[in-house]
Amino acid sequence: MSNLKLTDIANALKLSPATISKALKGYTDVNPQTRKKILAYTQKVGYKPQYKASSLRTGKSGVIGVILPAFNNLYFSTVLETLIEQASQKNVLIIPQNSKESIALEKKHLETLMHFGVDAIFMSLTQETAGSEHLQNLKQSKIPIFLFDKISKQLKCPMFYIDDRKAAFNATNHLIEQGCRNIAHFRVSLLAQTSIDRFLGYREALDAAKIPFQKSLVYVTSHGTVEQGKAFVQSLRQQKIPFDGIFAINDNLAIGAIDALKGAGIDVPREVAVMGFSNSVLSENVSPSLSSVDQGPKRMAMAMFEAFQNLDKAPYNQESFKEIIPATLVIRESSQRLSALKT
Amino acid sequence: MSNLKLTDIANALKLSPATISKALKGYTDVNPQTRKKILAYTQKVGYKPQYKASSLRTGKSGVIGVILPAFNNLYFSTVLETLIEQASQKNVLIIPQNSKESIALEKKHLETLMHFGVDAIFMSLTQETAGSEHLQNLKQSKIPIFLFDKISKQLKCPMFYIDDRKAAFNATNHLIEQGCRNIAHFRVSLLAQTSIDRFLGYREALDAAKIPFQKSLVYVTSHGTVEQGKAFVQSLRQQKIPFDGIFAINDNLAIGAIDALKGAGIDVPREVAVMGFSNSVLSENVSPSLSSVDQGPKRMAMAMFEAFQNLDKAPYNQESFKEIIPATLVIRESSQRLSALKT
DNA sequence: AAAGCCATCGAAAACGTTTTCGAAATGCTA
DNA sequence: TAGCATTTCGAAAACGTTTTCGATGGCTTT
Repeated sequence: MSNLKLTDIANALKLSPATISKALKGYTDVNPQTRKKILAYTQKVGYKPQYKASSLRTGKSGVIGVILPAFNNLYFSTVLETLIEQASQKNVLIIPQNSKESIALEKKHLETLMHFGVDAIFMSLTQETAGSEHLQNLKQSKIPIFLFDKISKQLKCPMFYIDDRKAAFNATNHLIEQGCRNIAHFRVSLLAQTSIDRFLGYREALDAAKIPFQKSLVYVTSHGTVEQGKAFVQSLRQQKIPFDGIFAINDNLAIGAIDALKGAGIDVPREVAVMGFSNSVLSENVSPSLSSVDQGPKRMAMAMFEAFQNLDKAPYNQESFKEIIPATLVIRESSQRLSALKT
Repeated sequence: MSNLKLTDIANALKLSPATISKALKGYTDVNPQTRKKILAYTQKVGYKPQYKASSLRTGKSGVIGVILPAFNNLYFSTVLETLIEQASQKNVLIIPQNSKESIALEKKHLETLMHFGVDAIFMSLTQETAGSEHLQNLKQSKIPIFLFDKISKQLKCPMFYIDDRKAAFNATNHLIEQGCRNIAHFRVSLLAQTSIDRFLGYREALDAAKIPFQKSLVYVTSHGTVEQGKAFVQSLRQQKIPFDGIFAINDNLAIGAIDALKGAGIDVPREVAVMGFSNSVLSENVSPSLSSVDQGPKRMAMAMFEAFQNLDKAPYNQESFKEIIPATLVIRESSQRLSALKT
């Protein structure tokens, strides 16, 4: 049912390969009668043009490459899953690659995908990439590259990202509304754009509430692990710095923090309210369940695929199209200080 | 740096495309001197043959298709991640598809991947597939298909799976060793091979310990969700059927069970010990942490890729090669009844 | 009836690579 | 020196499709 060639159908129907191909691709210069005959026959024997040959001729492969900095992460895996589903519905295939936060791997995957001849590359940068040189060459290539989530605003290509600053503002503001006044901030690499923006949102929320910014409440880490979340809480306590809220840049840091607080007999959220970021699987399963920020991975994937399909039309055909995907607060137990105080 | 063609290099070096290609592919009929020159030049300009063209000519695409019944599942996503990593190291690409437990989708993806011309398909069947007809046609196709995890023993193709029966035996036996005598079993579809095998392992362990099998302790569900895990516990309690252990076929059922037990004020593991299956992310984060069975997704992926690379050699070239991936118990809090009793 | 037009089809080139096969040149043997 | 083997290279076909362009025939128009 599979290895059929155009010439096989042509022979069987006493027609030329050219006519068969045209009938299948909707050309107008083929008699409706014969088209119907061709369609019927190809349906019956289950013929479909072979990707390899047609993509060589047309230059289009029907494949999108996706480069992610991590896979074991609900956000990215949901983006990927949604992308695969969306693409599959339009008979487009996805080739995922994992840069594992390594610039070298990112570069290698980029080259591999280009040589493969994908129709587009969707990619989220590594922490350190930022304005790295290997991305400068991208523009000369003809294949469109979409950046998402971990982006670099220095580049000129379509970008899709959440408004980290606003989301962080809302998250911090939620803690303030819950009565927190000494809100610690756990963040990562000073280079990563998301880290920067979330920090700025944190500061804006403090300013808006006229709460003075305290440098001693901000902790910077390299990787943002659960262990570091614990360590930061311990450090705060050792230094006897008072705090009644924590806004962490990711859920791991927040979960580590909760763990350390519980271990020290400090009640969450009554004594310290905690907000994470990313809304990972864990957040609803830890105890107390973790309030977090949902980054809308499905919407992200759908927005990108939509743009891919309409690359030639406005507004997507603009030099550097930008789309902001909304983020939403997911309030669970760890930040509900007011209702905890009432009970 | 990308759109270079063979003829471009040929012109630049005053050689023929044929010679360039042969130099790159290690043919012996090219002068060592000129080969060195060619290698140096192609290195410099970063030339690599274009997949589309070379795969059309050679018939090999350097791509493996992977069909999974689910993505939001640590086991499958770890298999996929490992597969992508392994393949990437050998410059092989992976195209994943999600059958979402639907036979129709499974069939569609199969056809798409075949028409694409992948070099192999790794697939894990849907619950209902079993001996479905669309798989019978697979053998006529020349492209190798590997079944893994959710397999069908009625088919003749390379298969990779864990010894579910033995793993279930060990899991049940662990509960017995912890002093359980009335062990409930929560399982899914009567068709799925894994569900059957795990049930058999459960029974064998009972037999080996001379514990009579009680039909009333076995619950069958369609999908194995957290909710159904809760419902089963409630049903057991309503019927006043005594039980001191639960062996669930997956972690969701087990987590639901724990939740219902906690809600009813029943201590886990002291009054009821619980074992799950799959070692999902949640298992170490629920409270009490869930004992489970690790199915070795990494080993699974590596075994399959290894087989793919050595398809022509023994033992992989045998009509129907089979490989059993070891599963290991991961003992956490939910089943540690003995130590819980001591304290 | 001649001229032009439209509808329908096929010949053939093209996409970029791989690989067979033969050609040319060189070295070797007798 | 003739004959033969070996080394090194290139011409050309092939993979299966798409698409341009021209050919054919029938039809309309004046």
